[in-house]
Amino acid sequence: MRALTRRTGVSHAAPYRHFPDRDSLLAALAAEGFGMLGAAQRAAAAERGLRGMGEAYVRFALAHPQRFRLMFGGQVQIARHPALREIATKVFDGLSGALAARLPGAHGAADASIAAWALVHGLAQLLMEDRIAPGARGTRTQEQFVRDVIATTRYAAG
Amino acid sequence: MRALTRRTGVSHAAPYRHFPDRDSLLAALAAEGFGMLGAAQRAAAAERGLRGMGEAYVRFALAHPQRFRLMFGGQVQIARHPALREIATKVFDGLSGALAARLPGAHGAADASIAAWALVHGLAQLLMEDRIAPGARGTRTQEQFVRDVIATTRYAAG
DNA sequence: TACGCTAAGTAGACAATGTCAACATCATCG
DNA sequence: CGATGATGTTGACATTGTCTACTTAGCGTA
Repeated sequence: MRALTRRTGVSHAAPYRHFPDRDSLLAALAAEGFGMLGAAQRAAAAERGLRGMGEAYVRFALAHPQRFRLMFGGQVQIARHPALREIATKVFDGLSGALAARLPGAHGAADASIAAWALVHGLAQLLMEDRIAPGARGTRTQEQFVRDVIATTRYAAG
Repeated sequence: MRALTRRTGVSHAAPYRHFPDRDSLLAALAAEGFGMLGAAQRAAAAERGLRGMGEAYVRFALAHPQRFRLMFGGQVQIARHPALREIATKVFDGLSGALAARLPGAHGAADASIAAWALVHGLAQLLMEDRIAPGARGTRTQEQFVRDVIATTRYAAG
């Protein structure tokens, strides 16, 4: 926090004119991140469909790891920041709505959309934290690897 | 850290007789967590097969959320703690080995095992951070919900 | 123009934190 | 018994998040 003010060249108490405390600042950054993620998802869905959405999700995480950690790391309690909660649920609702609309089947569609979301979310996190053994990717580029991993899964209703 | 010593009833510098610094303590806790997770995975694999492993993974995260965040939240840099890196990769290797052995197909097996892992990992995290809308679960118990979501995905080789 | 109001910034203080150095205690083993 | 090592304690230090009081800068109104 003080390091931030130093980098900004501003005095150490300046942020408190804009945010009541550190957590609120982080919550605002996280909210901004959800906005970015939502926009990326919408763009990808329009251009390249369901698979594109998954790839965009992972690409977002890898492009903004700190942001992604802030958004999902549990450091900011969403319960205490209604604005953050609102935008996060809005993005998620849009996401799972788009997923459910494009996934086959009737009864299992909602569950399948959650599974698809969890898949890309987990893949993003594992790649981001460098938890996947380098051998698994082989000679493929990261993008291609993500595409292949996503492509191995099918969803069945029921 | 000081709060920890207070709860332990010990003086504020006592931990420094056992760990060089705060990060090493956290790394040790994370390593212990990987041990627990590995044991749970092995037990579940022996008793209830592949699906059981996935459920155990999620159950572990929900039973020990702080631990899970510590292990995957990026707060501890695995690169700086070789012991942690070793046990983490060992658990993951065992995990993906067991997955690849039980998943069909030849060429895509490695990718499919990563997809399966990413699925349960993402599901665990999303549930843990309470990011899944309550309506999605419906009237099902959490365990049943996890089982159903996992059951929606199939893996195809190639 | 002058006045006052508000947003934004600054300086200084405070308690709490992670860390270090010096000192104390105590069991173990030669 | 005396030395040694592991473990714990005390006190200090720089740093951090936060609060309070004081200063500006900008802008609309009289």
